[in-house]
Amino acid sequence: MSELSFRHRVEEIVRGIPLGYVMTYGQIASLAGNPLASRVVGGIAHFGDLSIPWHRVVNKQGGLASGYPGGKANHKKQLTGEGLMVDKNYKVEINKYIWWPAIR
DNA sequence: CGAGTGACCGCAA
DNA sequence: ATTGCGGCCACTC
Repeated sequence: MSELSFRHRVEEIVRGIPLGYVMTYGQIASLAGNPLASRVVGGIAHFGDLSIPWHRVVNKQGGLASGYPGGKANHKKQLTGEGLMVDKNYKVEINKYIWWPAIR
């Protein structure tokens, strides 16, 4: 069975997030096979390729990441540019914009 | 090559 | 409501 690296699976999942939606680190980690590796997802995001829409990845609270290039301000700008509403506290209505990919 | 760190999450007090 | 601690994997120095 060809099992790709955790990092590769995470990248594929993030690439699959449609425009205007967001996913949580824990959710991605869970789909990748390790519900406790939510931290790893953040690490991958930090050193991951910029061709991946990491800005659509937020924490469970819907809060934006602090290590995003340009800071939260830039991160917020990216999300608002896709039609999402970001609070002044740099939070999105996670329960409203959360995206759940097809399970099989 | 070894050790430390990290864009998190959940639980306990 | 806040604070503290453990746990996973990958990457950097």
